Amino acid sequence: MSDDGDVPAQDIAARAGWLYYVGGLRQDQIAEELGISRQRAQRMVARAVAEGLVRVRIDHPIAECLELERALRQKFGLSRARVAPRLGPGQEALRAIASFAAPELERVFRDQTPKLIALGTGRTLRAVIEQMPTIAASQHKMVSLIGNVSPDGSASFYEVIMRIADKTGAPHYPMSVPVMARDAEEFATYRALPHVQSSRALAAQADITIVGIGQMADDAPLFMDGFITEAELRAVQKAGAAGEICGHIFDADGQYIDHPVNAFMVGSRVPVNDNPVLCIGGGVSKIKPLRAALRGRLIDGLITDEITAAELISR
Amino acid sequence: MSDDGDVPAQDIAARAGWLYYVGGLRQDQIAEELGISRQRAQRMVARAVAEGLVRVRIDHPIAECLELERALRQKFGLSRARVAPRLGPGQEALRAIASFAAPELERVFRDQTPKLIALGTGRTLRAVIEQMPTIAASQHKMVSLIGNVSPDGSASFYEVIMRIADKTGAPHYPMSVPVMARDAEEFATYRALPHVQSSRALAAQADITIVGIGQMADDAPLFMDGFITEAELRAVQKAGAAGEICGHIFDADGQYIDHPVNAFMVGSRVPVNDNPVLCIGGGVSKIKPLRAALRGRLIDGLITDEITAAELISR
DNA sequence: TCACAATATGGGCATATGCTCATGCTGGGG
DNA sequence: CCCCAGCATGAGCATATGCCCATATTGTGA
Repeated sequence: MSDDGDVPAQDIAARAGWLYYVGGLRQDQIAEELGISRQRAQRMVARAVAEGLVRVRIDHPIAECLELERALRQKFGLSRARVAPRLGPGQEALRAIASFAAPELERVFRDQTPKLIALGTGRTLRAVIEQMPTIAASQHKMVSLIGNVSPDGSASFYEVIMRIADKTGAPHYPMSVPVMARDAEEFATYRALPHVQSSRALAAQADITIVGIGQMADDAPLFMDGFITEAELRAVQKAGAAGEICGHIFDADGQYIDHPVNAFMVGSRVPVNDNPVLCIGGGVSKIKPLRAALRGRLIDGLITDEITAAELISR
Repeated sequence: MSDDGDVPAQDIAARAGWLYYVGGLRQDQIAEELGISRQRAQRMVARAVAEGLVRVRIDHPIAECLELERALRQKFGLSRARVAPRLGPGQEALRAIASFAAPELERVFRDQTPKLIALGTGRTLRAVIEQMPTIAASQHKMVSLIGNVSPDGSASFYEVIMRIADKTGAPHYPMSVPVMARDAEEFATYRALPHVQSSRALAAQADITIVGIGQMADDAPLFMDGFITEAELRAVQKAGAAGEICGHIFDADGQYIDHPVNAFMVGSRVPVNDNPVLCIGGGVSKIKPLRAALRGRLIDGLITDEITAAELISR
């Protein structure tokens, strides 16, 4: 996915990016240096950016964001809060969060002392992983909190643990089983599977748990991705669904709702054993679920964006 | 030094840099977003770069550099070698090395397990530190290998340990004594000082030792900075001086030369107790000293640039 | 309070950059 | 062996960027 393409060309791209961003050369200088046309130099620089070879980080604590972090910690009793500066009105919050959270996650993996890291799934986590560089971190172990098979039998597209394993080389324990069972019997079967039991047991000992969060409006990812039917969605909405973490649906108070669809998720509910849970997510659609999760103390760490943070604080 | 200036303006600069490099907005969009003129937006972006708020890293192992690293390790029995891509003919090797070495050094400090880090001094190390972000790393301790007082009594300008302490908050033990004594008596006095003894004892236990390297041509830094006289320089040159590490001068075989100026350096000689020594340096002037240090196995790790590496390999 | 110095600001322009398009090249299938 | 598809290349152009300069603003000392 990220390692396809022409390797020597990528080499040139990396070099062009280095010369442009680190060296501060102009594109015609790069062209001369690398013995290519000015045109190609520009394409190579663009490619380096597009392929994520160029990693930009802003090394300055912007006052407003710091203040929001402090306020989040205080208001919701979080042990950890990070706030990404906003990227302008037209921009997805996801972009800001991904670029911002990646170095945070990187820090976790850079730690030399072996850690057991439990992971959720979803678009947000995927986007964050995408922004992470390749780092050797085989001292850590990773376990998935949630199954990796879609209702249609295909591999869940927003699987995270395999991707991060590609980047870190850490031993990993995906939960190779459907995300949810269709009935009580299937549920019992899945839960009884040895590798499911061991995954869940492992997750219960995690040093850190990292999850995304989903909304439960009419375009809830749980519904859009086919995990629950429209009827089920309506039903849980009626039951007060405000959001979900790892597919487990909770109400506005952060209490997991008592409903069949919520009973058949094979994966674990956070927090597991009071292990610290770090949630990554932001954007208008996630405000409601976040507020609920925070109220119910489902999470004790949050990485979000400035606008979402301000919203969470204000009301 | 790096934390002076108008703070709210720096805030805007950081935000502008974020929007420009991470958000990919154009300067007029940034201007609108931040409610400033297009002009000011451009100045703020430039400032963010100038003040080092924007940190760019190229996340791709360029094949030639990897190959040079492998070759260096093999040819000189190094345990660690990193090669920075060249920045074009007109550019200082220092720029390339500093940008490249900073993340490497950052890794050392990110490590959670407490380490004792022994540090040399010099322009190169200073430049590397300058490129490092601020990171809390109070778990580590740092000790200086070399005195911090110039012959004229002023603080040595290329002191490193204080700078890095500013960035990491790590407890540090500078060697508060002149770099070198003028005679045997002074030397004995300095060496006998309790804090010098304890610094040297600490350095002897370092988990990692990080040093620069100096050349001994007519513009040797040891001479330019007034540590040795022109007559002394001539003398050691005649005695075969090929380079110096922490002021200790060695010949082309990496053997410390037997000469009075070399006897009065208060600091330690590497390697101390066979502790691993990482040397950072490159550029044409450093090829001779590096070749000597490598031949004498004074160092067992090297961070340099592509051109220097190629030169070291070729002959 | 005024005058002056230092710095910040925006207009205007030279140019570096990015994009589009027409053309060339390479590689696979008929 | 030829033809076509797909991608890479360089020319040309629209524009985003960076820089210089004249003016405004802020801060400072008499």
